[in-house]
Amino acid sequence: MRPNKRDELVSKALNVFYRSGFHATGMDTLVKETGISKTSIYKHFRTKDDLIIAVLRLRDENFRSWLFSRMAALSDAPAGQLLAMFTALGEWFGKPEFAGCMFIKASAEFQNRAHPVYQQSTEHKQMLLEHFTGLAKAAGASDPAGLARQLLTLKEGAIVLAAMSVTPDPAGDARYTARMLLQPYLAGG
Amino acid sequence: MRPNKRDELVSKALNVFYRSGFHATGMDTLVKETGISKTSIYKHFRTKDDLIIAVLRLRDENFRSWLFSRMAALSDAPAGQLLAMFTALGEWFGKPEFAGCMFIKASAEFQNRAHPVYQQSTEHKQMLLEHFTGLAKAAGASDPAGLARQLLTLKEGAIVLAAMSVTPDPAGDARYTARMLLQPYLAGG
DNA sequence: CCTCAAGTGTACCGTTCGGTACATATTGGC
DNA sequence: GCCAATATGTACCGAACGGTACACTTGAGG
Repeated sequence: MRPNKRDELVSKALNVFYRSGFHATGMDTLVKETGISKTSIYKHFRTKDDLIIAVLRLRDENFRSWLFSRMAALSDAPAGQLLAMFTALGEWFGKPEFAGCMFIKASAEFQNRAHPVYQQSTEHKQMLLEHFTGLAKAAGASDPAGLARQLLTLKEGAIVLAAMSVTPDPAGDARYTARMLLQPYLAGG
Repeated sequence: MRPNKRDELVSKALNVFYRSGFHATGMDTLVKETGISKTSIYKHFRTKDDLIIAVLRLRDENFRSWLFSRMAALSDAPAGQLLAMFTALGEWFGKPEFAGCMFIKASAEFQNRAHPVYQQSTEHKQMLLEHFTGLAKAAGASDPAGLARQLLTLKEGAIVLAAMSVTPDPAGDARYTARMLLQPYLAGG
């Protein structure tokens, strides 16, 4: 059995970074929290930044596949899926491990636009946008790209308010607005 | 003349933290960028965190007064002011020094809910929410608090997308959605 | 059984971290 | 002109930073 120490490291590092932040988490902390020796870490990744990039790549895969499959599970129709996104978000916000969007936080800590961490963060949002645009097109929206951008805006806003504990039900509020946008395309409102 | 070194420090430190982040900015960097000696800094603030808190307090005052006065300048009617917020945001996004919302970034770096930086960040959003609620009430909205929450969601989402360079005109997109929400309360569309 | 890749623990590197000590300017009010 | 208050530069503290060196252990495959 080769449990692939590298994947184990990335997956465990993800949790630590997600909970404690990137700059605030030192390599020694990472060693202690993951139980993997520093020697091994640096055998797999040249620098801390490289590890962070691998972490974000994993997060991107995990989050997108979770969100999209959850949306698909909640509705068959494209417009219904878009609305269901906010139901899925509400489920996420309710989980005890919820701590905001990892990519918003990553881009907040690495603001330099030339930095790969920043770039990967915006690419993640870009990919969400494309998926939403596809669904909006399938739903017969008159301006699919525009509708997708508006829904993405609602999603990001809801995540921020949830992470900052500003309002009690950010997903519900966003869903309410989303319903207004989607009403023309929802079958049997 | 007593130019109040403390205020000068806080105002200059604000710019450095805003551009480079909190954890990523060391005290030595702060000394170099502000031109104020470390001895003086620690005569005014016991710890780095205390300085950050003062910075956020200043930012809160500056941003709120800027946004509210800009909204008021753009429209007399309450509903018009709420819509004008997104015009004001667009102006902000266009400024070269724009680098996202300082409070979103602060709460991303200080995730511990007991930490004063986190608390102050949510309080800032809370105060925005109250202002919006007041305007929504004045506009005659049927659910002022709900409308305020939805508009705040749009605002935060737009800021995130602007800071991450995901879409070309986040303020315009958010404004479009906001108009739908506000339409019943806007005089003469 | 031996090999060899992969992982470990520990000690260490130079640098930077947040923060302090202290002796020296600078400066407005009396 | 003198006194405080407030600034400064510099040297320093112990701890933590990202990263490396090296000798050692583990374990599956030929």
